[in-house]
Amino acid sequence: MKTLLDADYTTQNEKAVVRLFYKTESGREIEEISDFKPYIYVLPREHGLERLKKRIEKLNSVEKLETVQMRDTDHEIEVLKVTLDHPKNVPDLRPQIKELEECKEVREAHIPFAERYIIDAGLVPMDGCEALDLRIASFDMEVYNPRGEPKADIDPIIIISYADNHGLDKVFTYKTVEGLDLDYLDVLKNEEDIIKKFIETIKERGIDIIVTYNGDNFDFPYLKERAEKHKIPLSLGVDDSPVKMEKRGMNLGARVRGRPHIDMYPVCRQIFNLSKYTLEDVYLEITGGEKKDIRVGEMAGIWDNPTTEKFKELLEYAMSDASSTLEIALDILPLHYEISRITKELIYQSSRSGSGQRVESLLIKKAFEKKILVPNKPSDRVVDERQRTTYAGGYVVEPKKGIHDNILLFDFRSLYPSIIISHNIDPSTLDCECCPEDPYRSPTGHYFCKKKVGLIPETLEGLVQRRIDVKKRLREEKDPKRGRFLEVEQQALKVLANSMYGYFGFPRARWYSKECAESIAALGRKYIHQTIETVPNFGFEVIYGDTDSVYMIDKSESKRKDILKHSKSFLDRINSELPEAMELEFEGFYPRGIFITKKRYALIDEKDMLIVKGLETRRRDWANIAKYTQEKVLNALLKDKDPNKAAKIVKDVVQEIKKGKMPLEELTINTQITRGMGEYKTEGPHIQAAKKAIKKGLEFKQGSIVTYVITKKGASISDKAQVIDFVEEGDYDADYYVNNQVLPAVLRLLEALGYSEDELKGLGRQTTLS
DNA sequence: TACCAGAGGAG
DNA sequence: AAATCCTCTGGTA
Repeated sequence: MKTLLDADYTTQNEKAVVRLFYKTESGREIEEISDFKPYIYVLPREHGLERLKKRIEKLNSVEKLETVQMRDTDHEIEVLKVTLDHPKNVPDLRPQIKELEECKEVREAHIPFAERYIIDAGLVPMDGCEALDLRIASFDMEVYNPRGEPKADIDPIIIISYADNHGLDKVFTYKTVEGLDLDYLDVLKNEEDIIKKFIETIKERGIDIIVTYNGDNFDFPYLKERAEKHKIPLSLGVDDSPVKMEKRGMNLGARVRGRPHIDMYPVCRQIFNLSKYTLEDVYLEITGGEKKDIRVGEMAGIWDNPTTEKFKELLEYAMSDASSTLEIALDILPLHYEISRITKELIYQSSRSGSGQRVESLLIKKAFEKKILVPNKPSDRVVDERQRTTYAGGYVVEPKKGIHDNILLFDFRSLYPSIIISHNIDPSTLDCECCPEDPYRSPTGHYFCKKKVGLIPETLEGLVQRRIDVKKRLREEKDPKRGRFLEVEQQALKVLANSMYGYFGFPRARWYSKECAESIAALGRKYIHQTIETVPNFGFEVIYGDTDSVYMIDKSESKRKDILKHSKSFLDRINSELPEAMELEFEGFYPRGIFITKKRYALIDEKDMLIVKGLETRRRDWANIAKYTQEKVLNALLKDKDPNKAAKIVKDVVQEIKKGKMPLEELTINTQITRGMGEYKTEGPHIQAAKKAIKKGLEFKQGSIVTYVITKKGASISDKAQVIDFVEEGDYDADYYVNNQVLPAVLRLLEALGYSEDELKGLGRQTTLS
C-alpha cells in the first residue's frame, strides 16, 4: 500500500530520471525511473512522411523515430513519434522540426516530463491515501510591522506557529515575559533559530503535506527571503531540496519537493462563496466557531513593549492561526485527494488549478488511452480571436411579478451534461459526413455523428457512470468515515461533469469548440421551450424559468396532494418525449414565493425555510443592515403574510440608523478589485477607498476584497468611502445607508406587490426622514 | 437625464 | 485563466 504524493525529474549522468515520491505504510519511498524517454508527435504534410523522417533522423538529440497510427479529431493519420534523449532538449528541437518544409505540426511537446510519465504509466496520484494516515502540518508566521505592510529585507519574523494532525502544537519565538504559561511555547534565541527549528520540526515529524493560509504569496516568499538573509537553506524537501517559488500567472506557488504544500486561501476562494476570505471568516464558515483575532496594527507595539497579558494574546493568536488552518485543511483536503485521483493531476497542481485545467488534464489522460492526438494550446492571437466571438446561452423566462402560492419547481437533471451525452457533442463528431440526417439536429444547424462516440461524451459518460456507482456504494456504506469519502467523491465528479460545457466555450481550451458550446446551449433552449409549451395543456401556468428550470402554479387544484398528483402526469409526459440520458425532475413544492425580476426572487419551502435568489440578501457588495432588513421583510411577507409588520421593521431600522449608533460591522460593504489598479476607466467607491488606504500603507491588488464604509466626510459617495481599518465607530453617512442601502432593498419587494409609490413614501422615506 | 463601466449573482 | 444572461449602482458627460 502506497500513495503518490509528488513527482519530478532530475538528471543523473546526463540521463533524465523520473522521481516518484510515495508515502508508504512504513514511511517514505522515492522510486526512480531511468528508462523513460520524452517524445513528441510530428504531423507530416501530404506525401511528406518519408522525406520528413530522413530530415528528422539527422537532427541532434533524436533517439528514435517511429511511424505510428493516431487519431486526430475525426480521422486516422500516420504520424512520426520522435523520442528524444532528454526533456531539456525538447524546447530546442521542437522549433527545428516545426520549420521543416514537410512538417505540418508538432504535438504534445509541452506536456511536462513527470506528468507525461504519470499519464503513460497509468499512475493515479493520491490513490489509497485514506488508508495511510498522512501526516499533515500547518504553519503561520507573525512579522514585525511597525510601518504597516512589512518588508522582508528589513522586518524580521517574530513568531512561527506550527500544528500537525498527530498532536503537536508549537509557537516558536525569541522573546518572553514574566508569568507566561503556555505549553506550546518554545522560546529560542533569535529569528535564525526559529527558522531552523521550524525546518527541523517538519522533518522530525515526518510531515507528508504542508498547509498554509496564503503561504504561496506571503509566508513562503517571506520566509525564503529571511532564510537567505541568514544564509540558511530552506531545505524542506524530502530530498533536502530548497522550497521553490514558481510563477503561476500573476501569483506565486511555493513548491516543496515530495511534501506537497497546499495553500488553503485560493482553495477556499474556489470552494466557498463568502463576502470575504480572512482566516476568521473561513474558519467560521467551516466550524461555526469564532477564531481569536488581533488588530495587525497592534502587533509591532506589543512586540516592542510586551505586557504579560498582551504578549500572551499575541501568542495565542499566532497559535490559533496555525491550528485553525490545520482544521480547515483536514476538512477540505479529502475533496482535493478525490480531484487529484479523478484528473490524475498531482495534488500540488490540482489544488491550484481551475475548472478548465482540470477538465483538460482529464481529457489528455483519456486521449492517451484512446490513441488520440492532443490538440496544441491556442496561441495568444487565436485566444483573442476566440474571445471576440460570442454565442447565445440559456433562456430566461420573464417572471410573473409579485406573490404566488403553491409553487411547483421542475428542473432538468444535469441538463448540459445529459445533452452532450445524448447528442454525442464533440469536435470530432461535429457536422460529420456520414450522418447529416440527424433527427435531433441542433437549432444552430449543426449535427453530430451517430456512429462513433466522441472523446468528450465518452469521458463525460465515464464520470456519470462512476458517480452512479459511487452513489450506490454510498447508500450501502455503514461506516460514516468511508461514507464521507464517497460523498466527497460524488460531489467532485458532479462538479467536473458540469464544467465540461464551459470548457467547450473557454478560449484557452485545447478542445475549444464554439459550435459545440452553442449547440449544447441551443438544444437546452429547445428542451426548456418544449417543456414550457406543454405546461398549459396540464392546467398549469409558468411563472418563471431559467435555463433548465420551470416554476409553475396549478390553476385547477388547490390541495397540495392533488397538485402533486397532477404534476406527476405532466412529468411522465415530458420525459416520454426526451432522449434516454435526459430527465425532467420534480424539484420541490413551495407554499409561497415572491418574484421580483429575472434571477431575483424568494420562496418559502415546506419546512418554512426562506430561500432567496439574486436579491441583495445574497450579495457581498451590500451592507449587512440592508441584507438583514430585507430578509426580515421577506419573512414578514412570505411567512406572516403581514405587510404592516414589514413596514414596521423598516421604520424601526431607519430610526436606528439615524440615531448614529449602528455598529460598523452592520455597515461594511465588500467589493472585489477585479482588475489591475491602473486599468479602471471609472473608479467606483471600492477603488477610491483602496487607493486612499494604499497611501496609508495597506496593500491592495487585483483580487483583493475591499471592506469599506461610507463615512460622513466627503462630497461624492466615493469620497466618503473609507477602508474599515481607518473608520471610527459612529462615523457613517446615515442618509446613504437609509436611502442607498436599506430602502432600495426593501422597497423593491413592496413595489412588486403593487404598492403605489405614494403609499411607499408613507411607509418609508417621508415619515422616517422627517 | 442617459449612458456606460463594473460587480456579482443564477443556472 | 469554464460558459452566458441579467440586474443594479455610481460615475460621467
